[in-house]
Amino acid sequence: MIKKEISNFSIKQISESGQCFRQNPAGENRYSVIAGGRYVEIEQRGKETFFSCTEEEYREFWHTYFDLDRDYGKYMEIAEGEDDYLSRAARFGGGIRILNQDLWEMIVSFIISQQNNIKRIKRNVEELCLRFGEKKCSAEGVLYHTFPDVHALAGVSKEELRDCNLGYRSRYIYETVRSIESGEVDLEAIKRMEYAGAKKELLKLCGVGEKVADCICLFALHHLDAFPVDTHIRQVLDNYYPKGFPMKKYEGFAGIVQQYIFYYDLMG
DNA sequence: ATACAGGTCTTAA
DNA sequence: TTAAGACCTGTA
Repeated sequence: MIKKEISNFSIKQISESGQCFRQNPAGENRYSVIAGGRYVEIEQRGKETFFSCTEEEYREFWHTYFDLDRDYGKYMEIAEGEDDYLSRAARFGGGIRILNQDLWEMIVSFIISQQNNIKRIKRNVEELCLRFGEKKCSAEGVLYHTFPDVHALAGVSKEELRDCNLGYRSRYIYETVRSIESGEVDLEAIKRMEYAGAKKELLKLCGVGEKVADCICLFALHHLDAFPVDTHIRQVLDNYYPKGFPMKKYEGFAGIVQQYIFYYDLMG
């Protein structure tokens, strides 16, 4: 167990923002998070944040995963200095971070997310982990399953996938696994690409359209210019920015602004 | 009941 | 190139 003082960081807000489908409340201001084949519990009390891991694991993994090197204060300052709506949104979601999640996990998770609700998305993802992931035991003695890698899902039949209640998305995942296994789409190469190139490659995957590709670019590849437009964002843009959203003002961090708006619309 | 949930694919003009 | 329709399933 280690203790940190981190400003502009709220594990509760990150959990509720819906960018990661594998974390759950485990008590008051306490959350369990599974990522990168690891498990950690995080609790916040006042200005203090406690991580149930070693200093080494924090530095090696969770620090990057939660994007703790970045100064979100300066982004919030800009957002709050602009229009009224964005100012409120930034203040409301000031503890949000754009996570550095696993590319493959984000591809599958956001294919599942389409035309779906958070509750079922989480259940579907957990089902995949339970059936096809690797079983592990954390230092706290908690049993969990890792997210199955491409190879693990390559051995899964169409029928088995359909049994996970993914609906019509099971076909998308089946096809996507093949595209990657065959080498038609190269995930390691995508990691080295700029935003535009990475998005173009991701769009080759069955079940990945504009919105899902942007979510993957933002939450896995950390391309902060990605600005996923879903039904919520669409509605906010139409209601509050009828003359168009001033995207140019937020060059380099539009994705962070998107998350403030999304979270405010969802929870505010 | 029936519409809808962080869209995308397919088909037809 | 664009625009309807279809699509799984659970929940409100």
